[in-house]
Amino acid sequence: MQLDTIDLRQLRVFLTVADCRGFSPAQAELNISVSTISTQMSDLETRLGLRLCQRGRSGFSLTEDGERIYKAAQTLFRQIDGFNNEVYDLRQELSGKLSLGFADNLVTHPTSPITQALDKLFSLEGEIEILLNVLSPNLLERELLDQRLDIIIGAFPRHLQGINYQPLFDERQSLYCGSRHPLFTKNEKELASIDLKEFRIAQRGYTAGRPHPSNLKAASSGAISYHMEGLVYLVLSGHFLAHLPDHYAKKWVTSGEIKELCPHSQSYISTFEIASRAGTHPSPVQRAFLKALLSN
Amino acid sequence: MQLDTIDLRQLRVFLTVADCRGFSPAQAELNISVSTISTQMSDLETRLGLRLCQRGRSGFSLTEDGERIYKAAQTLFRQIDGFNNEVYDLRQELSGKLSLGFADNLVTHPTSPITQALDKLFSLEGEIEILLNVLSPNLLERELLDQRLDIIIGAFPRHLQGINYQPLFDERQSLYCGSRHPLFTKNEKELASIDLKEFRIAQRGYTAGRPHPSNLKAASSGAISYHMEGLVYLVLSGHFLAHLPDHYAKKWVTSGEIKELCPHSQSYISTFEIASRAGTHPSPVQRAFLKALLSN
DNA sequence: AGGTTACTTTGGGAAAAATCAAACTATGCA
DNA sequence: TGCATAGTTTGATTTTTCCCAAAGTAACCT
Repeated sequence: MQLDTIDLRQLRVFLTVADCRGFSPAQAELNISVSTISTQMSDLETRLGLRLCQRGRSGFSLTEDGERIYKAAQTLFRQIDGFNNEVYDLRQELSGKLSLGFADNLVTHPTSPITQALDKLFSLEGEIEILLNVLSPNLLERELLDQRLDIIIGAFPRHLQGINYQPLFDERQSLYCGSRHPLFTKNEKELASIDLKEFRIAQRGYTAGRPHPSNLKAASSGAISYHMEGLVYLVLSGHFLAHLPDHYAKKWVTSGEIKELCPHSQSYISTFEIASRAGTHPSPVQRAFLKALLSN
Repeated sequence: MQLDTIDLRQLRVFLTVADCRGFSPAQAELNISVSTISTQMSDLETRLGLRLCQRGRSGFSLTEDGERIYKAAQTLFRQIDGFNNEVYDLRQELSGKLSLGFADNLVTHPTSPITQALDKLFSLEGEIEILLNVLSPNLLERELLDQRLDIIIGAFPRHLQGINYQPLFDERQSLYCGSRHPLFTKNEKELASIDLKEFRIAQRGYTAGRPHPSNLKAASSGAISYHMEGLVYLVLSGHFLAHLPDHYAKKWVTSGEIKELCPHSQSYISTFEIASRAGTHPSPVQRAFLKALLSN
């Protein structure tokens, strides 16, 4: 039971099995017979001295240990990718893996340079493999620091140590109101004399502890959604107000289902930034993507 | 030339060869014939697409690429140790590697709990492998942050983000003067009327930019030594004053070669701390060592 | 020139590993 | 009870890896 000679192949088999949630489904993915998978798995389990998953006719599930090993193995492979990136760098080749993380609902942004940057990147010579994730801002930062992501794009009101931020583009967010809401029919004059704090506000879930960029602070407890889409449901219900990116809200505005409240006092601009780990040498692919993004 | 299937054994061969500075010397270390080493090395070089070292009758040296790969491979193996530590943790076994870093000249400290803590650690059940380094404080912190060390002990006047510090013990440092120095023969009263700033002070090299813990600030440019031992040379020369830990200076004081100046005004206490990375889960061995140290 | 050192190349053998088919087991479901 | 599903075990085969000895090469040394 020598752990120094980790068998990377067996770990990879395990990861695939865990992803496919079973031996039989993993068979196709791995291109090996189910008996081989079985042998490899039990061999790995013996080496590690841990049972990694529960399998059989009763269904497939990772054990608690399995979950931890799954994460640790993923980290390990990411670190191996890091080694390979170093090699590609020395070879002056534009190859390697790049893990990107974006805040959600950036695709609809009209002036976002992301699509063009990806286009530029793939037009370059080299074997580039992209892993794309869409996560909430605080998760983005955590995953970046944990080396699970290489480059992230989002709005990061609070800058963390160990991360380099560079402004990329702006997004206007405004306060929206659904057609069933009592304020929907009020005109601008009427609204000016109304205290918006009296109404329930729906907010993004990950803004915990941060002051809201607008000067609006809801008095009554509102609602929280971890996804932009959830906010829209809440606004459409007619019971909540919420800040939404203008480009994102546009389609419901056009259809008359929601409208913007107090454009002058309640709108704000949030700056989207591109961020990468400080301290570590970026791989050639990382450098190329950053360059493509910022040269617009 | 598939890089995804890194051959860890070949990387290990390379590391040993680099450490031994040659194929033939590595033969004994690796317990394989020189022909095997040669094959492995050229195979690795082909895979990586890089020449790693210059060898032959003309002597051995790593190429520039080789240096980089050497470092990257070391990092990779450290990360693999991290994976193994996770496994040991899950198995609830007290096994794994522990990289310690100490400030220099701690061995002579009379009340340092390090020796006992190591004793305790090795008295426990489990396969523990220790890597011990003695470095300057700022290097200690850097290596800790770079994951090359797990636990460090030293005096860290400036606390860095991302590191957890806990006080461990105190050390009294005083200003010392060599027997050839003009101040050596002065008594306490005479010294009280003398401005010490007029004399040249030798300082530790890594204190760059930090205010000296004593209130003494040398006017004339002094001398810098990166090692405690160097300070002693400078003091013994009779041209410099320097702060030294009392326990360290003791033997020269006893032999009459140096003496303490102004014990009341020029001494200060520096606190030695134990520090570990914040954020990451400590391995069982790390936890055991910390516990052994702090339970004294 | 000839010896020595330090590595490379070649060829081959032994051990380890990866793989599969087929038979087997265990469990849920009808 | 019996069928179907999901994985295990076994034994054999193929493939890969690992390694060495011996002969070869290249550079330095005297």
